[in-house]
Amino acid sequence: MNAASGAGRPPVPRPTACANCPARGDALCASLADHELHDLEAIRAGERRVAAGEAIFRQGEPCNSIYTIRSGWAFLQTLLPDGKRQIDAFCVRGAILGLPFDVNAPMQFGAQALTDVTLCVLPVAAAVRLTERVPHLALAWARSAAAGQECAFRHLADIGRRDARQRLANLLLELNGMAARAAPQGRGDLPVNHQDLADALGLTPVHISRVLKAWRENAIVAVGHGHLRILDAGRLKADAAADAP
Amino acid sequence: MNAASGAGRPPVPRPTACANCPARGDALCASLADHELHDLEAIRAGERRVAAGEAIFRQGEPCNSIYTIRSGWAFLQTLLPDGKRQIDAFCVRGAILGLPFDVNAPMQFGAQALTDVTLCVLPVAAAVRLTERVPHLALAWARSAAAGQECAFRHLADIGRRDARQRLANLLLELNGMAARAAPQGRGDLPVNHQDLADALGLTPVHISRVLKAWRENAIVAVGHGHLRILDAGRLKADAAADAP
DNA sequence: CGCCATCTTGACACTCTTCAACCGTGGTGG
DNA sequence: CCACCACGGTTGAAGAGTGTCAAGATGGCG
Repeated sequence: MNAASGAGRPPVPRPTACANCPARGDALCASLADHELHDLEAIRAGERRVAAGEAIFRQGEPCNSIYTIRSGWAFLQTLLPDGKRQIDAFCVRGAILGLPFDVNAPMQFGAQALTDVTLCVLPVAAAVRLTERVPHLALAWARSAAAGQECAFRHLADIGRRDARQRLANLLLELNGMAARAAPQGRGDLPVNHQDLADALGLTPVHISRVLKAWRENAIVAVGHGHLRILDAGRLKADAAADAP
Repeated sequence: MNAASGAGRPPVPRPTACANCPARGDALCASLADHELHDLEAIRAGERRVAAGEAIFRQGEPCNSIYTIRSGWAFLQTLLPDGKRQIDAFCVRGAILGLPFDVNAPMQFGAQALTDVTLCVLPVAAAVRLTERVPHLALAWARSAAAGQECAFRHLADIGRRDARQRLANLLLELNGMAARAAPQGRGDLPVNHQDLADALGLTPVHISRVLKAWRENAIVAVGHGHLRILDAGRLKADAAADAP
C-alpha cells in the first residue's frame, strides 16, 4: 500500500509532516499560511489508518477528534433504528470528517472507510484552543461545514425531486469528479457497489442494477465487483438532466 | 405586527440593538461575551424586514450579507432547472441564513420568508475581518454550519429511507419543536401549506392531503388554509417511528 | 358577492420495491 | 489443483406506494 521506502529517492524527513501532506492544498490547511500550519502541526495527534469497511467514528458515540482525509475514500452515514442506512456524503482527500464541537455530545451520524483510508487526526479541544491564535482555522472549518451543507442540499434535491435515473447519473458524475480530483492519474474506478449507491440515493440495489443495465449496454458505464467506471461522462450528463429545459 | 409602541412601558433606547435582540441567546451572539457583542454590533448593517413569500437571497446570485432571523419563519430551497423545488430546511429565530464566504460566488440555494420575517444583517466582508479579533465568531459560524449539516443529514435519511407517513410525522414534530422554542406562548400554528410540506419531503400536495386525512379524522392534527396545528404529538411520534424495533 | 388559492377526493398509471431464483467471480480449504 | 462457498450482481413477476389528472368543496379576501 505504501511504497515510500522504495526507489532510491532520498527519504522524506517525516513522512506524515503537514508540509508534504497529500492533502495540503485541499483541506483545512489550504487556507493557512506556513507559520499557521506550523502551529497546527504542533497539536496533531498523528495519523490513523482505517481499513475499508471499518468505522472512523460511530453514530451515537462522542467524537473527540477532527479527521482530515489524506488518502482513500470514506462516507458519512445515518443509521435508522430499524437498520436502514442512508449514506449522506462521500468524501475524498481533503475532506474534514468530524466536527464535534461539543466533545461530549454523541454524533448524529457516523463515518466509515470505503477504501483503506489514512487520516490526519486533530484533538478537538486543542484545535478549538488554537483557534484563539489562528482565527483562520475556525474560518476554514466554517467554510468546510458550509460546503458540506451545500453538498447535502444538492443531494437532498436529487433524492427528493428526481427519478432514479437522474439521481444515479448525478451521483456518478459527482463521484467521478471526486475521483479525478483525488487521483488525476487514476483509472477512474469508483470504489462503490450497488448497495452503496442504493443507500446513498434512497433506492434498492436491484433497481440500481436495472438503471445501470441500459448504460452498461450502451458502454456508458462498466460495472465490476465492488467498483464501477464511467466510460462516457457526456452521455451520462445528458441523462442526468433529462428533464431540464 | 409590532406592538412595541403600546402599553405604557418605557421605550427601549434602540429597538434593534443586539442587547435586546429577540434572538440573543439563540444565535451567533449566544456564544459571545458582552464586549464581543459590542464589536459585532459595530459592523451591523441594521435590520431588514421581508414579507411572507419574498426572497431573502436568491439562488444563483451572490450574497454579501449574513442574515440572522430575529423573528418569523423562513426556509432554504433549491430550485431545479425544470422548476421543481426542494425545501432544504425550515428556519426560525436564531438561524443564520447566508454563509457566503466567497462573496462573489453565486449561492447554490436560496432563502425565502415563510411568514413576515425580521433579519439582522451583517456584511460578510466586515464580519470576516472581525473574525481576526473575535475568533469566537468564526467558531460560532462553524458550529452553526455544522448544525445545519446535521439537520440536512437527518432530513436526507427521512426522505431517502422512510415512507410518506413517517417523513411527514417527523417533519411536523420537528416544526412543532421549532415553533415551541420560537414562541413558547404561541398557539402552535405552523405556517405551512401542503405544497410546502410536499416540497420539503419529496412528495406531492395531493399525497400530503391523503396522509393528513387519517390524522385529521383522529384529531391528531388540525389543518387550515396555509397553516397546521398539532393536537396530539404523542400519537404522531408513534407514527413517526412505526417501523422501529 | 364573487374570485381565487387551498384543500379534498376518486380513478388510474407508473415507478420502484419485494421476493425469489439464478449466475459469475474470487477466495478458501481440502 | 480443484471443489466449494459466499458475495455481488442480474433478471423476472407481482404488488405496494406514490404520482398524475381531473373535478369539486371550502374558506379568505377584495
